[in-house]
Amino acid sequence: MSIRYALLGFLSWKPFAGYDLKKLLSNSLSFHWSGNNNQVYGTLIQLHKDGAVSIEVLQQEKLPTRKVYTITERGLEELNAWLRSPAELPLARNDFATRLAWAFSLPDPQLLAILDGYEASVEAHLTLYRERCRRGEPAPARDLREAALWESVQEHAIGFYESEMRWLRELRLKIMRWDAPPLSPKSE
Amino acid sequence: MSIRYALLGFLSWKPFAGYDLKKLLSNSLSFHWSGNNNQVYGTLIQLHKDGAVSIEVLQQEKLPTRKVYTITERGLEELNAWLRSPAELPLARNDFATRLAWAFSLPDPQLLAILDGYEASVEAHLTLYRERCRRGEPAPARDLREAALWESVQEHAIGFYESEMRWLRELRLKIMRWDAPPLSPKSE
DNA sequence: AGATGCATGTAAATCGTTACATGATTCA
DNA sequence: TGAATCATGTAACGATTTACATGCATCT
Repeated sequence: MSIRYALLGFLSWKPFAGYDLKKLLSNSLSFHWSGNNNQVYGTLIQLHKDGAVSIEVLQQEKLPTRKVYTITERGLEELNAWLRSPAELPLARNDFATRLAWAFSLPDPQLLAILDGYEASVEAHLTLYRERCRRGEPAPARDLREAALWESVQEHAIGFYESEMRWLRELRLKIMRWDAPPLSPKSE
Repeated sequence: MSIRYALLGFLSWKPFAGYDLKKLLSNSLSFHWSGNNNQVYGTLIQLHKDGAVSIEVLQQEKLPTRKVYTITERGLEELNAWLRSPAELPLARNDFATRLAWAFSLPDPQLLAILDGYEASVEAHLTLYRERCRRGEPAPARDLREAALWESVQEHAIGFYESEMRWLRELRLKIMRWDAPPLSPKSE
């Protein structure tokens, strides 16, 4: 998809500086891009070269200069063209699932241990995001429809991690089911 | 995660040629990597340089030469070290959801149209994969446990796309709910 | 004194995809 | 004859991440 459209999207909401956009992207679950400067600043320069955004330089006292980017007609057209083009299928590729596939030689206790670790990190992530949703993330709500669309986008991200958690819980039960039986005779 | 471990994984099952691995990766939902030669062949060369695999060249009559790769002790150790390292969190980033977030200026009929297109492609993908599961994909089953683990991996991929479908259906209802009311008084 | 935030950028590396290139065989 | 399968590889590009670099202000 490329970060280009995520940036154009935010700029179609209102003007931002690169620094703002970087934070928006690295704090968002739904549009998460690593807190990298390279891509954000680089793509903004590219967008400007393509006439999709205009730049306004703001001198600030006691703070560094800000370059505020505003989307142009060309930029809006590009965003719109992208919206109407067919969406890419997401990939189910998943690091943990891949590990699981090759866990043949990993004894159950170790398998459960890495499951614990992974489950905890997904759970933490989910909690953090739910908290952030509750407090209200910076999100456009120019009308009720847009607010509803954003709500759906948030639900998508939450649903994604919830689905991961459900699968992990089933997996744990499965492993414990084949682990438990031999232990029942013991008492002490 | 990199394709390196996916390749090491398959080779820990049994020896394969690059061509086989390429097909396995491009046909798999769970480990899907695009049918690209560059990465597979390149990574195999890398693995060989690192002593993680050994090569056996098979001359065939009437068919091109095959280079069959076998995993070494070093390779098995590397795979095992990776298995015990913490798993990466998957990203919820989703092309369609990103489009939705910026669909402010897209009228509902067009929004429903792109939803249709996307839903159809997810559905098609899911059907195709279910079919492939039913027929039985090439998968290791050295014991019952490994077969069960692979089943879970398959369920993960299917669950991923099913979760996407559920979300899309809810989204459609949501859009139709705010679309429908104004139409009720009309009667031709 | 040292960490964190504001604000910009660059360098280097890795990861991934599409497309190109070759050449024999087999199937329609 | 033309397409598909087998089998290897390379070139070029694009996407993404990590880390480096600067400099002032504020908070602990």
